[in-house]
Amino acid sequence: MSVTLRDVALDAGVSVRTVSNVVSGTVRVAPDTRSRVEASLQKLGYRPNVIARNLRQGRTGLIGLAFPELDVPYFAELARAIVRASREHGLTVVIEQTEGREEHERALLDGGARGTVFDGLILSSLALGADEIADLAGNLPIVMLGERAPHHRLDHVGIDNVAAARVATEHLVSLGRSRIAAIGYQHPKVNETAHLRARGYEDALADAGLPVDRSLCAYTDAYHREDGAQAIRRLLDLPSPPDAVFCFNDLLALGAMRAALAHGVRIPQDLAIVGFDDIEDGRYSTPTLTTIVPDKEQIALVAVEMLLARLSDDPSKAREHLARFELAVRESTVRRRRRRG
Amino acid sequence: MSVTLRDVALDAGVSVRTVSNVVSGTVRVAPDTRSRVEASLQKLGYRPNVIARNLRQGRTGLIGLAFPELDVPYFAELARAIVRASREHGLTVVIEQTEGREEHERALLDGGARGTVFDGLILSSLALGADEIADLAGNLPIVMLGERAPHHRLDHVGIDNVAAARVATEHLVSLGRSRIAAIGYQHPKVNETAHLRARGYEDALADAGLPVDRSLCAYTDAYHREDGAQAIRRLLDLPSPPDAVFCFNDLLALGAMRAALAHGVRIPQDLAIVGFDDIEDGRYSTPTLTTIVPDKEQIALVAVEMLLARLSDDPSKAREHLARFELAVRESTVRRRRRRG
DNA sequence: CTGAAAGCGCTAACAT
DNA sequence: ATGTTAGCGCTTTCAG
Repeated sequence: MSVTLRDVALDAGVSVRTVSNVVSGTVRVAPDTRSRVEASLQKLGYRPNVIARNLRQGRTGLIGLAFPELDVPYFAELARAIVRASREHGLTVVIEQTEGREEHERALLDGGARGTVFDGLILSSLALGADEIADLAGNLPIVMLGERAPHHRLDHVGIDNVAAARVATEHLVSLGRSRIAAIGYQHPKVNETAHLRARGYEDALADAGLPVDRSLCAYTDAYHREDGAQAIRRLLDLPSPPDAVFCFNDLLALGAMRAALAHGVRIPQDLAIVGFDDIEDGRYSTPTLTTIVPDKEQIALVAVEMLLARLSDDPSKAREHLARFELAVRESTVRRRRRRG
Repeated sequence: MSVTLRDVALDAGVSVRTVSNVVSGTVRVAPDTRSRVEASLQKLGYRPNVIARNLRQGRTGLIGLAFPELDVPYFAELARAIVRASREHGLTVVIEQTEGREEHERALLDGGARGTVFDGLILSSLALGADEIADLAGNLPIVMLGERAPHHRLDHVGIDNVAAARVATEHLVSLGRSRIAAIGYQHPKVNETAHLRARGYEDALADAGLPVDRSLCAYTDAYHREDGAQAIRRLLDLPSPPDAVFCFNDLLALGAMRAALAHGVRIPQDLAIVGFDDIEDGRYSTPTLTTIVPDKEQIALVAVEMLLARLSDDPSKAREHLARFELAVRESTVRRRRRRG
């Protein structure tokens, strides 16, 4: 079938050992032997059998990357950066989609009946709690992604959600808005992100001496455009509707913006909107979306490097990395002179 | 280290063969033996070593999925569907990102010095021509995705681009528009998609008795929002600007829409816009985007099934599948009463 | 510097 | 129905 080391060895008149040495390049080989072997390698078109190598070495050279949904722009953008960073480190990425379902996350971690194909996992979890994840993972190195509180047994990279949410809310306060709503509340057990961002929001209101009006805290089932659209409609139907809204991610914000505009609301005059994630759509929407910009490149890079460290038996205790973020002020909160773009 | 078949065999007092049979479930095993083995399996927490199994079987159980960019919404949405379809067929997906670079596509196909990890590949190619791909692939089963002319040596799934582009253009004609521009022209060697969609566009104009005005055919470097924005600015600066534009994908259209609105143009009154791909953003933009809707679920499903057929040594000659498409008419071409949405 | 050979964990042919 | 064992292709220990 395909060309093996043995075939090459026979052709070059050397042992398998020598061919292996030439291919791997780790051991010194006599120049003339080397060139002879290389000629045979070339002639026969040898390609290493990755599986055999892996079996011998006990590793697959693969890392898993698990997101709830690949077509959520924030995840897609992060996936892109992670795949690129992985390639630069010689790692290949197996992609997994949990659909936010506990059974799928569980199967990923414990390998299940089908076994585990990757050496380590970068996981953006929705359904499972940190303790459960740590238990299930066993020896499998894990880097948790995304927005959750630190955990003593799991590596984690994300940003400071409370601080970021506070910055977003303070921006709305600084514009003189006083009825500032929030969209994206969820039960804390279900979604830690929501909990942290809600805290930043409420803290900022408190600091500004504004009350936290529960009727302005909109719960949503999920974080898609449609959820944002539904939430804003409910808010706009209130006796005294909000004059600003902080959405816990950009998709919610874009959905809310669309629905508000369709409702005849002017943005930002009647309603200022801030999002979170800086997905590309928000830079091209009309109006463009003010949002929290996490440094995705940095998140990706650090996640891959953390995992790499674990893979080389780094015994250090769980590490936490908080990436940079900033607020990008755009047209959904501050009216601009008409410009090209 | 980890628990092997041998460990389980020892514990249960049977041979590895028997344990293997229990695990795989392909051979009949006496009920009491089975339960004894299962107890040991459970007790020791056996997990199959996927690599060893693969080595023995000569397959990895992995398929490759290669896109130029994962964060382009059309690719992200397709990736989601393909990953899901793959899981349903017991396949795991290795994701590759070519960045549209020839060297990366080439490395994917010939395995390069690092060998190939997957059994087959679903490839959305940008840089390489079909002949080259077929040559490089050798025995590696390939399913080509996307928008290119059929090829006698490669399986392919996509939609009829000429027909779809024609439908899009005819829609604009039917609205009484007469200066219909197109955005997304590229050199045919660089991008077959562009070529096919341009043909559909020009055919439709010809059928309607409209001239193909070369000044209305806008070339772009790529297919991102920014390219669409730049192109529409050039078109709007013409002595007699277009009253409609067909963009060769939705990102171009969304970029063009944004720039046109910023330019003070009313959509659809002054300028009607049609896109291509039906990405989610276009369903929530303001105005919402009229577009060609390819059946992505079907594309994903057929692609995976075609590959699966090849993997089981299906010797049939190259197959072509054209998935359904339809035109979704939205606000960027037809003004609607204000609605909740 | 290079050859011989063990063995990674599993499946499947062969034997009973 | 189950035990024994060769061998998938590679890396690496042990000799030389």
